[in-house]
Amino acid sequence: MSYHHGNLRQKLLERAAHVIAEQGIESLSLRALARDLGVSHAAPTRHFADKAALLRALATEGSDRFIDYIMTAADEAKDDPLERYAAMGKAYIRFSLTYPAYYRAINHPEVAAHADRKLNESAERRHDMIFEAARAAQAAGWLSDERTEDVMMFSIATVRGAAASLSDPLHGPGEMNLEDEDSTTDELIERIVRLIIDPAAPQKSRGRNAQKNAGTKGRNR
Amino acid sequence: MSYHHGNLRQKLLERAAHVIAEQGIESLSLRALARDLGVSHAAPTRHFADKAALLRALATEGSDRFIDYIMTAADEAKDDPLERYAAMGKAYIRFSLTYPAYYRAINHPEVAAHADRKLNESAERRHDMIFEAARAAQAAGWLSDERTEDVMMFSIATVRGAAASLSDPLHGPGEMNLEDEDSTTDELIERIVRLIIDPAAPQKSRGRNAQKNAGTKGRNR
DNA sequence: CCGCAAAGTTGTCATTGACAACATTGGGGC
DNA sequence: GCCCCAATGTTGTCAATGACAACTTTGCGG
Repeated sequence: MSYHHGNLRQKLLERAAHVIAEQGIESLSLRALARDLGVSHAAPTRHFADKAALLRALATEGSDRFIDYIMTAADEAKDDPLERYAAMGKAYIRFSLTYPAYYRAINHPEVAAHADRKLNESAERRHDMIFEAARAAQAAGWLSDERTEDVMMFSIATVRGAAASLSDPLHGPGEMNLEDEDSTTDELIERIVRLIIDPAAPQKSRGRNAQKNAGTKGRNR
Repeated sequence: MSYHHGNLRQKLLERAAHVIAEQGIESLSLRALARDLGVSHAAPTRHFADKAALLRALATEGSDRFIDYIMTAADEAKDDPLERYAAMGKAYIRFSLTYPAYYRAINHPEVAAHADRKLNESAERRHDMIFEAARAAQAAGWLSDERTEDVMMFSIATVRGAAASLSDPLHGPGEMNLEDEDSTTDELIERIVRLIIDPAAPQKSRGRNAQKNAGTKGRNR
């Protein structure tokens, strides 16, 4: 009864996520994980062939949740395509802060280098999801003269960079004054995404109704 | 004569940069570096107390070159502040592709965690350089109603995300169709930065003169 | 009820970062 | 001109880690 752990695989993933969130992916050690869970140093091998396999599993799980998270946020938004796209952008950044371990696993070079079919398929679903949303926003008039690939590259780059700037303790004191004075993270995300979507939108009404008429004003030509 | 290597410190940095560019920071090993240079495994200790110290040195050197690189690009641009800011954005992305080892070292979490005074000062100079350029662009009318912190966060996030998307082999097949058909990397950078700066700029004339009138048209309110 | 496969264990090896103790060399002070 | 010593490089060692091999325990299904 104490020999078979039962659900070691799941526990390993959970503990790994915890460690990654606390100390980063570099500090992850299979042996330390085993110690934390009170099993022998080689036990993880039964569930993950090597470190890359564990990270790949975490990334795959994370990528799927990422899709759900963003689709949920999109569906909760008004059905104006531009507002929907903005909601997805905000969700993208929020996911990276809410599930840092998933997000880091997804974006870790080592993981991408050892991707398998499932992970690649999930990545492709993510891509298609964003591509379709971008295309819909363009069809509604936003940046409609640009190539969709460029619009998507631009949007993803910005939210990705914002996620990086927000999560890394990185860039020491001075590089990025987050959370200054009276601005919460949510407000900052709101403003950043607004700059992607619609820099000319009226500042005063940028709450839930800010984009009510989006598609007929703002960044259109 | 063969005992004292002479300029081992410099050789170590160069070789480290090479390895990082080829195989990423994770694969960097002090012992492998020593082997490559034909010295004993402990020789690097004389120049860098530990791995973090080597990366810190690389990051500091890189940060200084980063500043020079961007300032040079800025000074070569027309003196319209917006065009200057765009030139800096493009230089930012190009630097990440031209000197991937420097760029990765600068942005590595482990490095930021062990920063010293020199590195922090260089990071601060980078920050100030960009901040001033953003402020000048705003003074010329671009996004002049936004907080400079937000404008800067937005700009940096986008170029940073673009750099990440362009350099990582990451996000397997399908996530990001770089270099499709007839588009070079330089053109892609051009289009991305144009989307930051001036989404309404005329598409036809986006060569060297594209932003000739920037600041009086385009993204202004 | 028992055998076999899943799951866990102990043991070992090569690699690595870090450190200590020792060796070599060349340049500056005398 | 010589010698000392500080800078630089070397050998040796240790603990941690990932990976692998060989063995053990357990419980489930025929």
